[in-house]
Amino acid sequence: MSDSVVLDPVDLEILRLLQNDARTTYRDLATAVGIAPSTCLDRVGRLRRSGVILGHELRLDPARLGRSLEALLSVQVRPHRRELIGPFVERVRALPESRALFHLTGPDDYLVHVAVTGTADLQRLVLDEFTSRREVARVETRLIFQQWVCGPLLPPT
Amino acid sequence: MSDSVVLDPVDLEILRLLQNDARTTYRDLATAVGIAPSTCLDRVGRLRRSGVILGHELRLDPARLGRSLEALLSVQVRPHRRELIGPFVERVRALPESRALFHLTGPDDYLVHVAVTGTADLQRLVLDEFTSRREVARVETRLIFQQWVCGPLLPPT
DNA sequence: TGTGAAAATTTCAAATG
DNA sequence: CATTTGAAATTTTCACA
Repeated sequence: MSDSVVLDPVDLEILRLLQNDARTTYRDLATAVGIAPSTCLDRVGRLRRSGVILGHELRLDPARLGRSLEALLSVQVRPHRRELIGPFVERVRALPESRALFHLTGPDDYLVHVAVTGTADLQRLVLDEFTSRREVARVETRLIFQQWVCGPLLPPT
Repeated sequence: MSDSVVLDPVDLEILRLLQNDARTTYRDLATAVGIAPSTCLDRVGRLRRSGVILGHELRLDPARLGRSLEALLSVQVRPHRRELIGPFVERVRALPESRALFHLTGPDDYLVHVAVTGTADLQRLVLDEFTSRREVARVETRLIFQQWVCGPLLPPT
């Protein structure tokens, strides 16, 4: 289920191109990698079915949607048992402010990436959705000054 | 440049649908929100030009690409001056292992999300690309057990 | 994997309210 | 002036070589 997949140079080149713009047409893709459009269709379909391609996503600007403040919350959940962390994860995932959630090693069990309208909204979020919870032992808030999405996630050619 | 944009309910519904699948056709989008496909084209174009839509991205599974270990590195850059942090940011962004980079408030200046092939690769990355640097005062590594991408980033309806 | 043709979609100019 | 119509251009998709 989580096995690495065999990818030939053509597959890699296709992924590289699609990472720059997921809307690149099969026709353009085909001419770029030197195969027929139908073969491209085939390959991309295979990459999707094999799980290498998880999905086509729209990247939105939170600031333009009124969420101009982003932050990372480090959260300790105690006791750290399945009965408690399952519901905790689900609640956090369901929050409209949540962008991403990580379960980590180390003293802080979870890291939550949130986007809010401002500091008041952030305070409300921390107090009402985190520290007020019995299982949340500690929350540490760090604001995000700036963030960068890094280049194509691809194995070296 | 970073102003919030006026979005009517139709725009929001379009964004909501495209967040679930960025490849939804204008035709399907149109029937779903109750307008003509050409108007959809127009609206999506406007959303792109206004900066709400930053791009169409492919989401890949790092594990299937041979990067089955992910981690977060907290990094202190000292002294924290522009002459040093500029090049630091650029170097980190250029690493093939980097997935995302955050500049944060708090004692740890940067958080780097990396995807590597295994612990040996992670050790090499930390030692050769971070702690060996004069400006890097401290690196704290936390492994990612599990991560979740959270639901559509959208203002409440 | 490629070819070629059919189906579907995108795109645009002109028309509409 | 945003929206729709309708038709042309392009792209996707599929059967078959």
